[in-house]
Amino acid sequence: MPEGHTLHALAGSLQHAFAGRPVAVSSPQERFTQGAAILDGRELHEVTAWGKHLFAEFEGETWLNVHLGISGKFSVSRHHLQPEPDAPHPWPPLRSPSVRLRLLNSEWVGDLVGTQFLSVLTPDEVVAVHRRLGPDPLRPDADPELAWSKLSTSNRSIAELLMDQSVVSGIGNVYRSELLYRHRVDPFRPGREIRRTTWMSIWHDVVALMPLGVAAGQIITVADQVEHATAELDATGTVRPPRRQYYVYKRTGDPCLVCASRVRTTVVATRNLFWCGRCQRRR
DNA sequence: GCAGAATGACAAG
DNA sequence: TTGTCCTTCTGCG
Repeated sequence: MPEGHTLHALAGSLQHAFAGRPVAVSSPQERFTQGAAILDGRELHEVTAWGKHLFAEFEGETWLNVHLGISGKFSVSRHHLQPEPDAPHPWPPLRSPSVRLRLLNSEWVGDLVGTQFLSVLTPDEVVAVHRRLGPDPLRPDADPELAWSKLSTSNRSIAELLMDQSVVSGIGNVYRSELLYRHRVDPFRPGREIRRTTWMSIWHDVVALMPLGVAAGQIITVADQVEHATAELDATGTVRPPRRQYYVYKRTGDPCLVCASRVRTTVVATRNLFWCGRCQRRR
């Protein structure tokens, strides 16, 4: 269920399981066997995420680029099979018949299921994908000014702009609604009418929120859960996922947690937007 | 801009 | 069985 936090968590587990060693890469599906063959047996150097894209750098300046789409999953788990004497790697059974790509070493297996966005790239092509993406709040080098320069000159609504991956990357439908609520911003306000201080506080907020999502494997936006998870992350480096709770996301018709007026919904940028008409009234 | 497709988990009926 | 979806690309008017 992929917004940016999912991809960064995944990059971390792939890095942990596979980096620094050669990886057996294979695909049972004909349309991906060629790409898999290119990567097969190379050492994996580093796995990173940018927004909702995953990049795995293999030796020989060859990159795997994955986008999970709406329903993709990349499961990483330990296996306990011993290598056959005449084969370099064991072959744990496929859990799903629709595995697109499998990464394997002597300890770990990673199965990618359910996405059509899967490609092997050259360094130049990787740069080209990066250039299409706006700053990612989870990357230390991210520059909110790049987003501001697009946002502050646009007539499109802030709700639409937050979902545009070339403006900011990594924010999806849940973070969009929840961020706008947290900052009491009218979702239909055009980008050019958003105050700079408002944008900067949204940015700093999402920079603080998304690491909680990475650590918990779940989007956390409600104040007391945020407070608790932040303390837990600081103290232990991990976050146990709390009960799923949102301010407005998927709460159509339910009372706003602050003012009790009913949460509303409508489609913006092809996705359901949720907001409180009273708390997020234009000021 | 808008529908449709790709694609799989899960909930609702 | 059908509908929904934490996504994005293509193709049409």
